[in-house]
Amino acid sequence: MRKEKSAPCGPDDHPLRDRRSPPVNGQALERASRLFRAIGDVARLRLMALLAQGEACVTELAKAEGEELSTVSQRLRILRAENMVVRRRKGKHINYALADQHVMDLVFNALAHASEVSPAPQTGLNHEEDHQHEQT
Amino acid sequence: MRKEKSAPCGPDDHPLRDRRSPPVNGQALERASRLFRAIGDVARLRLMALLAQGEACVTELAKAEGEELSTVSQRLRILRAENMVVRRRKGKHINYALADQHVMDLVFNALAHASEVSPAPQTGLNHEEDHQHEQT
DNA sequence: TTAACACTTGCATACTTGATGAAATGATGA
DNA sequence: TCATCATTTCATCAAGTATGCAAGTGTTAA
Repeated sequence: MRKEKSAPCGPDDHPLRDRRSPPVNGQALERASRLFRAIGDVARLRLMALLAQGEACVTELAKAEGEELSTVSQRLRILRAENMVVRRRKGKHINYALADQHVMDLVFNALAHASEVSPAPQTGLNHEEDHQHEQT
Repeated sequence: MRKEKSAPCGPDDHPLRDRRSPPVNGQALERASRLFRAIGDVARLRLMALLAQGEACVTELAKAEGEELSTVSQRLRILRAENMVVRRRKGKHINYALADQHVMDLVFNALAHASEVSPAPQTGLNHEEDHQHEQT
């Protein structure tokens, strides 16, 4: 890494604005990315969506998903590692639920957003430099 | 996959609530997870955070990150594939910027959230009340 | 047109993740 | 206590992802 290639781009060459801001709290970035990665898997996100409808035990979730128990357990473990879900024993069962309202909002928001956003997954990425000139 | 292991858990055994809700629009889930995965990488999220401070060209970003141009380019490509950033040619340069306010909010929210959330995995999750008796 | 610059893409390599079955652990009830 | 059920952990393999280098594309300026 690192590459001092004495870039010929002069200091006035491009719209350099304030690139002096610090690394935006690397710690927070790290955590945020971990969190996103946790729900960056459709199976895990679906699990979250399921839990958003109410808590449930692993067996239920596995059945609902049509997956192996261990598979679901692993997914829950990952979500739990990021504090996305909490578990609580209920007799023989262990019920899982979204950690808090904050997380719940995140899930709903994500789904809402995903439903809205222009449906161009890998198709039309052609809308390059067309719109927006309202750069503040 | 699939495992009909005739689970001995009777229908009254656990707090089965309304597990009849549909897969919550699988399409949206799919898209949302892709989106999250895109920013579920600290390097890419940092790039987003950088862009949140103002648009910049690849060279600038690469320099700011101390990374290879191609590496940054690839990351941007991934972000662009999910419509997280947009690019627009500016003479010799190609400036990148966050796609829209929506995305910007997402980034700030994530950072805010990540900064707040207690680092302790099972610390303040004591809200283990028993708010579950709403079987429809 | 050509030279130089800015960026992108293809490829090989190295690393990370995810699913799965089997074995281990924890709880409950007989 | 033991048997049984619910869930987790472990080892492993397959599949996916990231990165750097080098070659390729597109722009500007002379």
